[in-house]
Amino acid sequence: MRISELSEQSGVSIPTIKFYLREGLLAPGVLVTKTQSAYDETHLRRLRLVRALRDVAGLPIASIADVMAAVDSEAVSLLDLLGVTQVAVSGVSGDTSARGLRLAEEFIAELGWRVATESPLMRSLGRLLEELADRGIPITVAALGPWASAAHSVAAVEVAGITADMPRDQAAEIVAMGTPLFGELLSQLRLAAQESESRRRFGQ
Amino acid sequence: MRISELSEQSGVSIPTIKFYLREGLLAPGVLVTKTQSAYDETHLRRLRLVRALRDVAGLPIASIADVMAAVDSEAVSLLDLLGVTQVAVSGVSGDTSARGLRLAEEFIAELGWRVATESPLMRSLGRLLEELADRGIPITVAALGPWASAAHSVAAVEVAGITADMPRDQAAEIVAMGTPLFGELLSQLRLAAQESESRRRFGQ
DNA sequence: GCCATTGGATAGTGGTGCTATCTTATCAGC
DNA sequence: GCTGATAAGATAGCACCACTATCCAATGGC
Repeated sequence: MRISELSEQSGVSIPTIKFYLREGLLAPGVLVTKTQSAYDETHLRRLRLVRALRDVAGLPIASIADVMAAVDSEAVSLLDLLGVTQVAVSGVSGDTSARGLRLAEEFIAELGWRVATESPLMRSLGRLLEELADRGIPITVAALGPWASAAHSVAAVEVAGITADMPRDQAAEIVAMGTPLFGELLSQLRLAAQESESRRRFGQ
Repeated sequence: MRISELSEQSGVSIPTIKFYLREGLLAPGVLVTKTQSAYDETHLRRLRLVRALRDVAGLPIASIADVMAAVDSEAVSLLDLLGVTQVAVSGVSGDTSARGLRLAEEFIAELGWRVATESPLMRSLGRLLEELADRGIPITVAALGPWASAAHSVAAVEVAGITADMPRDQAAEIVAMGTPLFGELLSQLRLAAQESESRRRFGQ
């Protein structure tokens, strides 16, 4: 299919597709002649994935590019892909204080979870815990028990959805798409439950 | 205290404080003379809240302004404040198709939750469910059981933290701060649990 | 033969979150 | 009282991001 058709099918304008090609979010089509490339279903799928990550999860283009590169590289294990995706989602940047990092470690240890100390996740979790502590919000494992077990049961379901015998590219796409999109879903459900509970308590 | 002191204590630069004053995120100090205003602890607290909402939750300035206006207005009930805050967090915009809205309604009804049909939340949930459906992800209440019950238990804990007998401004600040910040926390915990589970399954 | 379309390159745009500068007024120390 | 630092208030500018527009040479398809 030509670029105009790809644009129609995906609902993404031609200039935007060209932009995504430049940014490496989308692989170039097969150059048939000097002025025409052929695109296929994979391009269409990729384009839809990119739009979902942008519109729904709100990821910046650069982060999407990182994730897409990891999805496309056979050399990247699923575990590493998950790491790349998590960095994109949590938007970790800057540095975390030693105090925050220690807080995060204690936390994860007390929960009995296995997360690498050097994982970027520990840094963003540390930063968050510290910020909450600074704002005078009591953060203890005991208080967060419901959060933690909720997060864990959700994660277990998600991970169970990926089996070792499925093709890598399929599993990769599920990880890249599921991590941000299910994150949004969980967050939305929490807000809905919040409103429902509030209405039950304070509502008219 | 003078603006320079407020800047030092909060770690926010003077030009940025002036910018926040212009945007209505921060109430003006008491004008002592034509070229000097007095700021107090409430300004410092507010400034820290604004920074937390921006740096940790990533809310845009305009959304923070909406939430702050609701916090400051005695005429806004806690339930309405929660609504305003949820709109800010979920970043609802644009329109949801009738199909998405119907999906969301069926969902909430099947869960036995009480959420107003016209709530902006239903629109953003609808948009999300539709996007996931379009991407070929099977979304049924049965499949989302763990998500929903996790979200519900978390929300119940949160709502329980607000009692009707606490001063309104205190409760308001907890709602405005807790909704986005605990959202981040839950999302981080999910990622950590995800990594922990993956490591258990696929890890070395 | 002719004109819409394409790939490829470069430049411009609109929104957001600050940041810099300028003016006028006042304060604090000498 | 004089002087240099500081303040309020207003306006302009800047950096980044995600596109969007324009241009060009080279086809493609009637």
